[in-house]
Amino acid sequence: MAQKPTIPKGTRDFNAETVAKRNYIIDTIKSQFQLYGFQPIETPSFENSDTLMGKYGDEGDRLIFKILNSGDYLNKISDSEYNLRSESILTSKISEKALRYDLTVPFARYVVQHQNEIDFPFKRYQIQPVWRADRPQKGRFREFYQCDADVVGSTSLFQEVEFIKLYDAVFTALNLEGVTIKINNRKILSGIAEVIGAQDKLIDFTVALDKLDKIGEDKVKAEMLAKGISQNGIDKLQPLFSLSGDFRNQVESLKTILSASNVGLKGIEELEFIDSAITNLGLKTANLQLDVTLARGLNYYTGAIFEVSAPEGVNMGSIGGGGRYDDLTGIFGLKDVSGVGISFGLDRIYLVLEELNLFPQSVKDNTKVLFINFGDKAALFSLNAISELRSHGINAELYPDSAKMKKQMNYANKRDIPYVVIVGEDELNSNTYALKNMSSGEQQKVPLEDLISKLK
RNA sequence: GUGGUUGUAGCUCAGUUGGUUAGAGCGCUGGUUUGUGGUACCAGAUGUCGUGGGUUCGAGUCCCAUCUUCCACCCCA
Repeated sequence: MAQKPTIPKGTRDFNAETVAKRNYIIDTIKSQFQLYGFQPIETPSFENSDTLMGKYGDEGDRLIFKILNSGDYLNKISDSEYNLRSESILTSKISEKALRYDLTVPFARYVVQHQNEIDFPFKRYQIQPVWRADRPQKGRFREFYQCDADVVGSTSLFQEVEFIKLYDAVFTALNLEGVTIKINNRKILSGIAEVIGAQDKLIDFTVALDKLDKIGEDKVKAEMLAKGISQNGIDKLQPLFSLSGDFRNQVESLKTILSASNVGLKGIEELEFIDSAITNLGLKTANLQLDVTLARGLNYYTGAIFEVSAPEGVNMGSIGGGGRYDDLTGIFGLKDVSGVGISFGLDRIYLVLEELNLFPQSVKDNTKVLFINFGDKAALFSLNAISELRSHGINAELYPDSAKMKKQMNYANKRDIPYVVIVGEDELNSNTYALKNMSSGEQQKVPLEDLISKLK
């Protein structure tokens, strides 16, 4: 056969139904973003490599899609450089642009670049695709959408509170009840690292701790030991592994563990503030849960960190995450602009809603009425009526060919079009329309006004 | 990046120790029905067996490579 075309690994085509469902999620998120006062911006699909490189750690750099320079990109390479066969040197020479890896770093670049036009605190949202050169898996793609909302230019903890409310509002609007919003604070993690004498191994420490619910206490300890954290330090962690009770109880235990760390105590203070505000305001359907093991890989977070997991029983990684970053724009030369933001993983939310069958019937509504085609004269008559219906906001269309009735009916059936209008000799003469309800099979001849009112 | 897994009709899949012309169900097209769909009955079409190489008299089946799928790591939405 002629070689069938394919799409690249980790990418997807979306059919009409999928797009409708995705739009439903996007529209829901968007309207909540706007209710909370966020304004939309968009940034380019690709950025200069040096804007992105080094912002996500070594692992992140590896996963950034690099764009080959145009033209004779080998021209500038000297023989000696070429013969070094060094990936990093060569890459920087032949690739100066890269596809965006997330929306946060481009946003930071945007803020710095447009700082004089922006009114702070700046609340923006952004819904665009991002790309990662990752190996695909369940819920992991190489092209996927992120829906981000961030505020920069305010250190108020009420922003964190607002974001938790926003998560709750979005998932409630999507009828996805019972999601868990896990919260932690980077300062607490720093404090713990300090207490066990592993400040310099903060990243290794948090990455290992993050795996607790997945690989268990013993393996976490083993990994920490392997990363060079002392046995003595690990022993001090013991109370951490046996944290229990509600938010308040856990916080009290943490206070004991962190009594010697100022940073740690500051983190606890922040958590308490957020928790008491949320307790006061209440959440509709989500649960807020303190999770000391929550780490999140991105190293720019400095305060609160969030992660949202799907309701129990759904096997899916996190469907959203975010946190406070005190110095994100610092890397682009703008100091002292604190930001906090959250992200929704559209593609994963889609999979969860699909699994739980939570898409409303209405997202599938397409054409409301199909006019059967019985030749040019009737078709023209029908098109007049169709124009009229459309002006009343009714989705209507004419079957384009004067094909066999059965074929036309079948078409309406396949596309789940709920009504069919038949216009033939009789109807033309009496200036009426035979309106047929496809699910009940009922049919009646009505004038145009009735057609409009019945289909509305 | 590491380890495993998958690919046969539009879809879901069967295909024996290598052996003639590669099958099923669903779907599709047409008909039973010249203005009535979803059910029923009848008839029909569709494949370089993911791609490239190799072994063999002979490969869907064995070997190698490559792409793809899914999964576990790493990391992450």
